[in-house]
Amino acid sequence: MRLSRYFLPVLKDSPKEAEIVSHKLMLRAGMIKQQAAGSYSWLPLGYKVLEKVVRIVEEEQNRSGAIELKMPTLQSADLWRESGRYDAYGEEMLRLKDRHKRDMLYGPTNEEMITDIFRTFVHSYRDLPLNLYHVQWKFRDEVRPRFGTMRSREFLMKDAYSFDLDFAGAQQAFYRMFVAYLRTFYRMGLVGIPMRADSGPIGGDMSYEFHVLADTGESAVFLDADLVHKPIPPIDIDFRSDLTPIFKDWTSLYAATDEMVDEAEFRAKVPADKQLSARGIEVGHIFYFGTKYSDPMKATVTGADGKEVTVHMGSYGIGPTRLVPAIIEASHDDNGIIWPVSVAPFEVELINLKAGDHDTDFACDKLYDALQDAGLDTLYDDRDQPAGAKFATADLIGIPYQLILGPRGLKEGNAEIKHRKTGERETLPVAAAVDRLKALIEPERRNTV
RNA sequence: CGGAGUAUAGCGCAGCCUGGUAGCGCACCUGCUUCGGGAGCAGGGGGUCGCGUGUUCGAAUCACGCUACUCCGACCA
Repeated sequence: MRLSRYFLPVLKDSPKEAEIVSHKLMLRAGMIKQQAAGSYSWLPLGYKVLEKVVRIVEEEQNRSGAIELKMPTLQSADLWRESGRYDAYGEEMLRLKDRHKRDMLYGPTNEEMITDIFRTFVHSYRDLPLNLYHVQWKFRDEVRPRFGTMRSREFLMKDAYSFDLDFAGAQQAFYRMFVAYLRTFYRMGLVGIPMRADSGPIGGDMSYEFHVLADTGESAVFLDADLVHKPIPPIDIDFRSDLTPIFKDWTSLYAATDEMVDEAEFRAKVPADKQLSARGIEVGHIFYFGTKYSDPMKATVTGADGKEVTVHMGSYGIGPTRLVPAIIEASHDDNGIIWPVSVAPFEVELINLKAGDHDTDFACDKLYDALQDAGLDTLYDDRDQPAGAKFATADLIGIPYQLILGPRGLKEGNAEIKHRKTGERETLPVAAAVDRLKALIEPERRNTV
């Protein structure tokens, strides 16, 4: 993409409504525009990141055996009356009426609808286990939306729903999502740490929140520091095998949010030099809720013995529109965002230091073609701007690698690569630049780990 | 929903106290000169001062009402 032809409205000053760093940087980098309280447009650069985040989520869901579909945003109130939640949900649910004065609502979640789909089509234990998910816009009329897209009223959520014959099956479904989530966050360059969460009236230990560590996190978290560097399950993990050992391995180390923490237990169970008190952003939540919806909505299958069985369900959420700011909170510096390659809007920013100079333009154009041919997602800053302005923009929008080309280096036949994360610079022959970037970038895509 | 604030050009702000019809920086347009860390000079365009009512000869400025947005708290992917 040529920057001169792109839509990238960067700002020098951050709008005063933004308080936290990710919100400021998303506004300054031209990623989002606020439309109302808790309501944002995703501009091209931001949307590109959001899409990459969603793709990773989908890949890992699919890998774990979940199946994608798409449900509507507007739902009929009838389903919610069946489950009893229409009255229970409260002001957070946006209620509306259609032209026939029928009660509708903008979906804050989809347990009822997915259960309705399930009961319509699935009637035999042979069709289980089943996990259906979608990535869809949700609306929750929060009392106080804040922090940009971190807590917005309209937000994107991946919500998966598992159906099993019994508790043991549901447990394995839960573990599959547990593993998929570990991998999902890792692939985005994050450490997503599972923490025991309140499972409400259901009880049991089948509710985990995944938190990303960041200074600006909304909850205080207490964990064993070994969790931060714990190796994640590899790409070839067999999701049809018993995943209990992985779950037990991860959950044997202490990790809890301020709501669940028992500080005495924390100090007793975790060695002093491993006790980590930090702040976390909740980016995912997995939850087993048994027959809470299948029972009132009569989602049953016929078992092997010919008897009717009410299915056990779980739901599993990830918020991509929250993940984007969470990644920024976890990875930025004074100059701007530092994207991990796997979610970066572009992998390389080619900087032409003297646009308009014949030789430099010629060399850059050639490089730009070569970068694209090599499969590298490239933003080409071909604008007629001073070098400083280009560097500042590149740092702000956080492209992982800058390929810098100017008349000075070109005289020697050299280009320069700047690593956004470390600030490291390397000078190399122009002809070697593309191969070098490929070698740097491909492993960091984390699509084969 | 309780508490605290803000609203003047796309963004950041001044002007308001002490009413006289709006200004600065960045951004934008034109020209020239520049060009390795947010360039310089010259010229130019853009605002019913959030909305309404009132006071006044006259309101961005004073009074009252409303709305929107932000922050802190209780709640949530």
